[in-house]
Amino acid sequence: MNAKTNSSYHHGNLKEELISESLKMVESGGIASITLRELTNRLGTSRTALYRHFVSKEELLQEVIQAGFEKLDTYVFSTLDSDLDLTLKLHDVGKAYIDFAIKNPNLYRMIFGHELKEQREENCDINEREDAPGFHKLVDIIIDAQNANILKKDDAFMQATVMWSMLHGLSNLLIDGHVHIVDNIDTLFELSFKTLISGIALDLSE
Amino acid sequence: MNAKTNSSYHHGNLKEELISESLKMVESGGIASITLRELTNRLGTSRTALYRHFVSKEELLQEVIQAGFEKLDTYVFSTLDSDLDLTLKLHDVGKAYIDFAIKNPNLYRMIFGHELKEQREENCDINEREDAPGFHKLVDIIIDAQNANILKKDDAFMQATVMWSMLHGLSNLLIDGHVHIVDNIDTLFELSFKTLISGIALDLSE
DNA sequence: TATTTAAAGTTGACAATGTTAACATATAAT
DNA sequence: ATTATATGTTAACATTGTCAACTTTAAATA
Repeated sequence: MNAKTNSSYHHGNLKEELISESLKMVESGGIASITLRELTNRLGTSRTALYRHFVSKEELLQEVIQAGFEKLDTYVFSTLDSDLDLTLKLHDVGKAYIDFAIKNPNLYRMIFGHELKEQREENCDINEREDAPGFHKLVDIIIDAQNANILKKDDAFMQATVMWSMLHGLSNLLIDGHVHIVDNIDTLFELSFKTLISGIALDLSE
Repeated sequence: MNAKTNSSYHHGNLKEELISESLKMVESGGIASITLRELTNRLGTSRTALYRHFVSKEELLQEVIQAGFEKLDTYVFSTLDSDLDLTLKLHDVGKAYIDFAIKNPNLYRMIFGHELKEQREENCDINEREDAPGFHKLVDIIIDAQNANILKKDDAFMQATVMWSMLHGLSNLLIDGHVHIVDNIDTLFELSFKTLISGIALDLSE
């Protein structure tokens, strides 16, 4: 606010405000609601002001997506109780992940969306989420659980991917309305997690 | 072809050709590549000809999505060997599902996409995929497996949803490039399926 | 069969969107 | 103090989906 009133021409920190305002717009109206006119109107600049900070709308959205991933990672891991049993840790990570998706469906859809195909072709390395800090935290928990003889000593990387698949799939099905057990989301998650840990097969102590 | 050459003005079966041509366009270039100009150019009509068959582009895409779902269901279940062991049946269903997503990433993204928000608000019943025939076939296999003492006698509907979550999540992660174990897709699926069936926990015969 | 009616297709225009080029202004550097 | 650079503005453009008015063919009715 002060930056705006001080100098009416130069905005001050337009780049960051473009990102944060875009974040607000996605969360409330979805990615399609981010139009350059509306976005710059909200910040009191002209429609093309953002081209001094981003090469295109695409690049802006890219940074919004990165900010969104950071919000997800923070939400999932920052509130994690470090004294917990390792199985409970995995449980709470999963629960927080689903919670985030349900609370921020539009943002979740955007960060995992595919509208960034072109840029993905170029920066082919940076886009694999496996390199994300959040994913590695999950892998670490799984390794700990393996060492504590809680989980099978398989490839921890793959086990983490399996868990992530489950969380990602459940999140998408829920926020896109393909599953209408809305009042039973908790039950559905608990069964999913239980399945992840112990499977759905009869326990024949093989 | 004959319909076109016979009467140059009236197209004949424009509606169905619009849908099938749109299907081709999604598969090759993604949903964003379906532009009314390009679509109608391919069929040799004017840009607005489709408004005699669909109320909007949105409605056309809706029907394309429905056709896409039918393709998915057919692919997953039509080649299923009915003599198979029930666990193998589940395995093959899952494998076919992933295969379809990998072979038709753009189509898969479209049918599970969210660009149909407005219409979904109205036809709130029809859009839950749980009502789809494919999902019910999966539930039936699971019920059979329960009766054969292969699976735990939990809620079959939920078990099917858990399996679907895993498949959907894995499909999305793979086709969106979040997992770069491209040469190990089979291994990843096998571990996922094994996890679904027997979990990742140590077998302590609890 | 002749005439009317409805269905299907076309044309031209419109508003909204992202983008660019040319210009304007403020800040930083010399 | 002057120059150079960063930042912001304005006007225009092509592309998109959509609509209104018109044309042409097929169907219905007399």
